[in-house]
Amino acid sequence: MKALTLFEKKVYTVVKSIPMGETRSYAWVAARAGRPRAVRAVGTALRKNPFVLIVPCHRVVRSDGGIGRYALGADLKKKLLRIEAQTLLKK
DNA sequence: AAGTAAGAAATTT
DNA sequence: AAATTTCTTACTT
Repeated sequence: MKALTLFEKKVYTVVKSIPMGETRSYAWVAARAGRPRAVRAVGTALRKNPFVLIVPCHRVVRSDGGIGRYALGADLKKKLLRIEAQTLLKK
C-alpha cells in the first residue's frame, strides 16, 4: 500500500460522498478537501486511485464542461454518468 | 526538480 | 458563438 497524504485521504472521502447521478468539479472537491487551489493535485490523487471501486471518481468532472480523464477511459466515464442519471430518473 | 485526471484565456473555425 | 489549443498555478512524489 502506498503512503497517501492527508490531502488524498480527504479527497477520497469527499468524492465518496458525491451522490449518485450528480457530478462535481475538481475545484469543488479541492475546496472541500481543504486546498481549493489544488485542483491538479486532486486529479493526480485520483489518477493513482487505489480505491477505484470504492471512490466514484467518474462523478468528478471539469468545471468548464469537459469530462476530464478517467483511468478506465473517459468514454466509459461519460457512459457511467449517463447510466446513473437515468437510473435516478427511473423514468 | 519534474510531472500532472485542471482552469482560464486566447485563438481558430 | 462554440470548440480547441496553449500556458500557468498549485500540490504530490
